[in-house]
Amino acid sequence: MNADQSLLLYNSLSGKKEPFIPLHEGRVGMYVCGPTLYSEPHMGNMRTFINFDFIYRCFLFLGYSVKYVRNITDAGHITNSAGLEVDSIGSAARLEQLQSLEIVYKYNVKFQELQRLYNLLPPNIEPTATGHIQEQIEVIEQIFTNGFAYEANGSVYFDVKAYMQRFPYGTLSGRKVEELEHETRELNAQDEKRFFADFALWKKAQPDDMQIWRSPWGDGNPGWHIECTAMSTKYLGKQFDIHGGGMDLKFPHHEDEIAQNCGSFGCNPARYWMHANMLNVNGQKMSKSLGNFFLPKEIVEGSSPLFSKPYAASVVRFFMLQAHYRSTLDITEEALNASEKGFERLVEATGILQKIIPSDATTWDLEAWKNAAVGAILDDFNAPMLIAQLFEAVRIIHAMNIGNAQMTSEDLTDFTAFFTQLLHEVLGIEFVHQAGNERLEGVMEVMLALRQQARSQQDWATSDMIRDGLAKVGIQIKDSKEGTTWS
RNA sequence: GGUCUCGUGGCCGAGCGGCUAGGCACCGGUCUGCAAAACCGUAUACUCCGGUUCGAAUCCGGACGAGACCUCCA
Repeated sequence: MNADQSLLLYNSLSGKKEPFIPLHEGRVGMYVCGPTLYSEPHMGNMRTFINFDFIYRCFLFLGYSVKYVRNITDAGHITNSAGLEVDSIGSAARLEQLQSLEIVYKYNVKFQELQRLYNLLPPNIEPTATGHIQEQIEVIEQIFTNGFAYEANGSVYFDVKAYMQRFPYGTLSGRKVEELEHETRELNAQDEKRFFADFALWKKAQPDDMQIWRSPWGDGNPGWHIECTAMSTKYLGKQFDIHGGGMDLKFPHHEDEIAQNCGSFGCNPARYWMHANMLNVNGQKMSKSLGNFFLPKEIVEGSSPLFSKPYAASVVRFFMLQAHYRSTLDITEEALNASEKGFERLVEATGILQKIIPSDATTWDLEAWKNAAVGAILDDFNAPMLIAQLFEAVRIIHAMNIGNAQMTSEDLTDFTAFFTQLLHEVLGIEFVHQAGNERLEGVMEVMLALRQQARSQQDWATSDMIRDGLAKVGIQIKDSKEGTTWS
């Protein structure tokens, strides 16, 4: 890798690509907002996790020692559309007739399955909100001590007005409090907040809450944003390198996290904030409330009404990485099919690569290609550009295969290792080999033998009947010089 | 309504001052009994109108269109 190439990443705080300078040389501390376990994550959620998984893999590839923390929200005080605090996990539990612990456990298991399905590397730590109630209480106490919180009727709120005397509020999302006030609905009469922009740090227990914890302010639940502050501090420190999450968390979640961190420890928790863009369906953000979502499992099983057939998880992952993490991505069957075809070419080329015979000279600029690939990674984790380089490699593999290009044994080994590393380790693309069905294999062997016999006798009627008949049930015959295969 | 982002060829999607992104589809070729598959190759583009510049998809201004956030959301 070139020493003069440095990693650039887009920092949401500045709105610019900046050189990445870690707090501690060679190390990266990264915190990413994970799932809320009140339902199964949908494909849009998965896109964000896939993108940050790719970023994590890039850091590892570049030789950084990474501490990757992704939280699991299993305690649920968030605000619903009516502006009232609602225990969303409790609501889901009632809906499914399960206790909250059961529901959290159930979706946690599902989420772990999805991680394996989509080949997400496990983070170093996956802390849960319920496992860190004490830490959250301690952060709230610190905010209290610093004068940025107040208690009202058993709940605790962050005092944005007091905070704004010492720190700017709204720097990440570019919002001005005066403007926000204009746009926000009136404080309603029962509201305990002193100021519209104040947000809950601790919420007094409601009669129907299923999860309740003790605190100095009475029984209740932690506020939505406080778990990230408490857990990121515990595992990465008061300030660390990167904080990531979906674009839609920018405001208010991440903005309030910054306020909490400044309010308790006097600094922004992260030096670089990274936001992954949304997955769109028909040009619109995939979301629960719009109902235009499907589950990561449905697309693999082919049970989503949006698609006429199943797609392998590795194909879906590949499709997602063909778009940059900061762009919205529209998922359609046509686009997915295009990716699937390209994916198959990549798989084929990998197979051919194993059979290439080295020459005594190399007719290709291997170093330039490697630099271009690394350059794509260094330029704000540009996965689509990296994939384009992979296809450039595919072109060379075929050229070598038909004798139009050569590589020495040494270069071929180097090339193969690098190509494989980019594909499997960096992009995280695995080729799933369909579990063979022995009986079908046997039948196909007979069919192909029959067809071959007919062909050798120039009995085209019979050979075409076999070929076309199989095509009707979705089996494609592929003739080549090496013989006939099917899929 | 406010803030912000974006409009690239048939589709998806990079690039973001001069150099073919890439994938899929299309078309031509090689191969084939004919096909398919595979491989090789050609073509097609930057929403519109102004401006800056020797030069703009790329910078600036405006129009139109789309989306996100402002309320739970990855």
